[in-house]
Amino acid sequence: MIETRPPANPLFLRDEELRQGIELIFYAYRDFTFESDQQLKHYKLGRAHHRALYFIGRHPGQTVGHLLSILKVTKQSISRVLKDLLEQEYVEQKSGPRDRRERRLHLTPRGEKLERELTDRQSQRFARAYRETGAESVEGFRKVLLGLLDPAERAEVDKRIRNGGR
Amino acid sequence: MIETRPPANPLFLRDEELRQGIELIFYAYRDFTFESDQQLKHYKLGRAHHRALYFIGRHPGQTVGHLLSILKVTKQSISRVLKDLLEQEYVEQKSGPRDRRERRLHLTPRGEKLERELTDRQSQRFARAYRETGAESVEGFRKVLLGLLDPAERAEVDKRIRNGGR
DNA sequence: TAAATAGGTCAGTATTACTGACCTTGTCAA
DNA sequence: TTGACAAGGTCAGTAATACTGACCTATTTA
Repeated sequence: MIETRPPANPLFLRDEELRQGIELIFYAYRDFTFESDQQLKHYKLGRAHHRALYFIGRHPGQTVGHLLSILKVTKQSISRVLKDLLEQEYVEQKSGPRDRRERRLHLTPRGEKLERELTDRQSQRFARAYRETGAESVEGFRKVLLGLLDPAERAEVDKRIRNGGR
Repeated sequence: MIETRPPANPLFLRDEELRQGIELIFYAYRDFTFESDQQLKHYKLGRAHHRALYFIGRHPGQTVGHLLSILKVTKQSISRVLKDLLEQEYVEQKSGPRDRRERRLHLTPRGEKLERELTDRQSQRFARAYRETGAESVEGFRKVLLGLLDPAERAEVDKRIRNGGR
């Protein structure tokens, strides 16, 4: 591979390159979350509510335990969020068909509507970025982000995002 | 070879693709922050302290206002963090050469050491991802993340990450 | 029947962040 | 030289997210 900028000091350049990645993901995540956070205020909900709505919509019928393994928070943390969403009828629970201890989570039509409204802003942001950069860049983006995951997570996440979780 | 899943509904596929992006950035950010968050506990500091240390190290001599514009938080939020870092002598202030109202921020040697320790885990994660995916993917990753920024931010961030802020 | 699992709950705490009001110090232009 | 404005700090109050640890019920399973 031919380098356009010959690395006079490879260690320095390498560190520089890695720091650019660190900063890019910080800046992108900062802007990525901003708009839907604003929107959430109208509903007196927070980012945690959006995350729960998103992943319940994405994986309908999943158990509370599965949601916890995605969000990587404690059940005490999710319980407040889930309580709000159940009370306001954005989400409903059905007991598991085989194991009745499970509470399988679903969005209500009302929850689907809110989820779409919140996620739309983020989708549009991605649509713009994808449009501006092209399919090849998108493929690189996907590969690098998968590479940033904990190795133990990678296969699972890859599968989860590819088939929409079903 | 016939497509196994012909795109009967292009809009659906598009939405699917965008949601994959949304999920990837969520999962990547989740894992990206996890290790240094753990490390921070040993010092009784939080993620906000790392962010401040990081960007002060990255842009030595920047003003408090500049740091605020990077982090996009209020000065009341940064003040607690900065107070901790000043008290524990990770950071020092010098008044601006021209405008003496400014407090220009610098890491102390102690602060540089801590910053490196915290950031190293994240750098290593990026190094692994870059190594596994190659230069082309990295370029795509960079382009897409820049594309995700607010348009008003893009030029500034691009410049900032390219020259290390100086 | 006993252990393990899914899930919920109570109590207490920490961190990050917000709004709004107000203050000091210093710059700069009329 | 005075007055507006800017950089930054601070006080008070509030909210959201998340944590640990302990304990509970219902249900499944060995």
